[in-house]
Amino acid sequence: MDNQQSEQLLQRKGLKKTKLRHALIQHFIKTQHAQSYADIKQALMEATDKSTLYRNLTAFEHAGLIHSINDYSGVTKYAFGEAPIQGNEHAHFVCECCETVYCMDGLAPLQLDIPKGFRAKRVQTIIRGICADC
Amino acid sequence: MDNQQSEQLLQRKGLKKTKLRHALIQHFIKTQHAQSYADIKQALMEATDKSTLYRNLTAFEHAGLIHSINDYSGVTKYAFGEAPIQGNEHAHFVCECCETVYCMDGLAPLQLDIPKGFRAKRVQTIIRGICADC
DNA sequence: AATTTAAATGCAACACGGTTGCATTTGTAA
DNA sequence: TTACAAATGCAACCGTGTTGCATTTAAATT
Ligand SMILES: [Mn+2]
Ligand SMILES: [Mn+2]
Ligand SMILES: [Zn+2]
Ligand SMILES: [Zn+2]
Repeated sequence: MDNQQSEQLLQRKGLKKTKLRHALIQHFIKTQHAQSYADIKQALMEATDKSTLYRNLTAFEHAGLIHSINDYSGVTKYAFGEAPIQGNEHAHFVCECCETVYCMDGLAPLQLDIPKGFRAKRVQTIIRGICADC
Repeated sequence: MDNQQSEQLLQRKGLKKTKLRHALIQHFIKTQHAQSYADIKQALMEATDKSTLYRNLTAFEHAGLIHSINDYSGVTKYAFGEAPIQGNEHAHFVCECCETVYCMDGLAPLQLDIPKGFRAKRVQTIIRGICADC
């Protein structure tokens, strides 16, 4: 009942099926929060070539299967689901205590009046604070 | 008339006066936009030891002389002025064309209702789009 | 089932941002 | 002038992310 889901997802996105990709999708499904390269590597002790993993992450992101998040720290994190653009906007909450990054769906996007000559395309909101677990 | 300013700033913040620090402040004053390590290094061809520069950047930030910004790219940028916290909030505009990062003062902070158990401390807004120069 | 082909992998090497330890130099205050 | 803490320079290191290239593998074609 687990392999079924990833099978379908990969098929629908026109991505070749490999062990790593199945494992990756399983991992994204089961973890609730955004995952860094280090997180994923640790979780998938097996089969983890750095470049392969990165290439798959970008492939997944390009296919709209995951989206990447840049919190204040220098590391990119990835979360399941499409990117927060055009109607799919959502903010990200970064816990200052446990460093966990949450996707916050259903937040009203702020309206801003930017200076003349500037054209805003998308707004990225990052909220820092203390999460419910801390 | 240029050295005067940096002299005062360093004194007020209780920071030792060095050539590099004067140059750094001059650079921050004259450039309008956020500066990455690479930007600064290129501008200050002279006297640029990597660790010294980084140590000064963090010292300046800690002293409230500059503030750091993390746009989508993995690189940290620094801009003159205090950090946008508690009443000093301001958003950052990242031009998708020229990569320039602008500090946008005077934007209304968005109000958000986050889930129960979460405590928001500060909100960081990054606007992507096309700047007035592009 | 055997063949073919494009895509995915593994590996090594690299670029770059950023940090740390330590010996030396320099600013500043006594 | 002396003395001490702070700043510098240097080298070595770590982690993220990328790239080129040879090899393997998934999946479509015969
Ligand atoms: Mn998200
Ligand atoms: Mn700013
Ligand atoms: Zn937490
Ligand atoms: Zn621009």
